Amino acid sequence: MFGEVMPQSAVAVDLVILTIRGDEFQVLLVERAKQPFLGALALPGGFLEPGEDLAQAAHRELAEETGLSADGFHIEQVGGYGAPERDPRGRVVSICYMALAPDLPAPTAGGDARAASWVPVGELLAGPERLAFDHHRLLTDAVEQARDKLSYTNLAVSFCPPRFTISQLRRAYEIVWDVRLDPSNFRRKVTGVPGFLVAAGDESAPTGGRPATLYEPGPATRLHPALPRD
Amino acid sequence: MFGEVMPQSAVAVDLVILTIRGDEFQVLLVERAKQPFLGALALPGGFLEPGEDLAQAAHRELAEETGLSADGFHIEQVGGYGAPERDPRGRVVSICYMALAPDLPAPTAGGDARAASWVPVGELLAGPERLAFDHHRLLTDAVEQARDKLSYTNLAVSFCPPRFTISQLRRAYEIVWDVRLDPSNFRRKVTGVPGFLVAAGDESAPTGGRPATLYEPGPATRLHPALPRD
DNA sequence: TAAATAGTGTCTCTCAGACATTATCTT
DNA sequence: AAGATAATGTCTGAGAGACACTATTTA
Repeated sequence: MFGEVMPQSAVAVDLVILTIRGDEFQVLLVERAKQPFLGALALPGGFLEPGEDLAQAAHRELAEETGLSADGFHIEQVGGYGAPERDPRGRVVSICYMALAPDLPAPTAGGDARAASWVPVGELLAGPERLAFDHHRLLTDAVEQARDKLSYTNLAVSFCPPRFTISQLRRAYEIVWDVRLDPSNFRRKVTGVPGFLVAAGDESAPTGGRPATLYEPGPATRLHPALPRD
Repeated sequence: MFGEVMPQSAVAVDLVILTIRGDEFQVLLVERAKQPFLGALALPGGFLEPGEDLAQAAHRELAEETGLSADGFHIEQVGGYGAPERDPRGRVVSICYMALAPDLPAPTAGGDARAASWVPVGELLAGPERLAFDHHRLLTDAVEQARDKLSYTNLAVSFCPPRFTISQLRRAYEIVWDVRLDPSNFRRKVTGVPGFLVAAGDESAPTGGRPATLYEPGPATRLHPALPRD
């Protein structure tokens, strides 16, 4: 292997940036400012730059597209996509990353894209495929990966502020999974796993009921046994 | 994004071909016939060819390296690897695939590699890193993905012949996970999930004890609830 | 016969679902 | 006070670990 010809391809990194805004599971999309798919919605992304690692490229794109520092975001790889005709202009292999963020300010329409906006994931997945390239597939895979990992990791805290109540955490599960969880059983579960949550000693701002204890993510990043998702 | 320059990289597909041979969990490695890393052990792999999908490339490489038709193998993607210095000759982004196979004949040393051989996974992961490039990391990730998915999918049947006994299936779990499983509880579990196993009506060849019922993989490909792996 | 492997049955503990009850805040 | 949200407690059923016991083959 290696040695003879090294066929060349363009390598891109595309981002599925997920958040919870106003009781909805949403993804950040851009409106394409160039052909092909001019004017269509697409995932933010761009080409890998020389000397840059894949994860570095994902962080750079995230910062460019959201106008925020990528610190504090959870970013992980979803996978590689390389169907020969996935980009009409030529061979482009994309590495898809997903990023999870707590509620963010409206995106700055910076970067190369004409506009950036939050779009409810439910609408995108239910209706016809509206995204450019094979981005509907990338979105589907990323969302499924996120939903899966909620059950056995502490990924849901990525949707919450640094200090949060158990209700806020439960709401993240309910919105991403689109289910209702029993508040009592949920509390028993997440407080019962050693090291999963650490009480921050303080109490939440008033919400019209009894104030809630604030928690921070603990050292345990795996939930074992997993939170059942039927 | 897109439009201006499209920076070019070489895209490779590397394969972690896993099997169970003689009560050991093993991986197929090749001895490199060229620089860099001449003579070192590496994962089989090669460059993506024009017009070829990533999964197609993985199947092609698998067939070339094992000398067998890739039909019947389970192949799935592990992920993309793109650290800028991972290949000393230049920018190479690799997509890693893993393939699971039942016991195979000794590999034909065909293809580009000097020699191909089965190596126990345990020795590789325990000792110092002996593989070329970042292939130790690829192997680690693939093995972890395989171990994880055994617990909640029917992936273990990929290590078994088309028709197999429950003991054979259990042995696959025990070897891949390096644990002992209670035969009685294991049987209860795998026969209790509807559609997971289908009795083939026949009985196994004599092994010095009571003959066992033969099973085939059923339509259910997920194991729910999962087989606990502590 | 003994040894080996296949398969069944049972007890117990953990944990999840359902849901009643108490606690502490705002209006 | 009433209403809202937080937190605790209790009952029950599913399922996993441990392990005793029966069944069917070969040597």
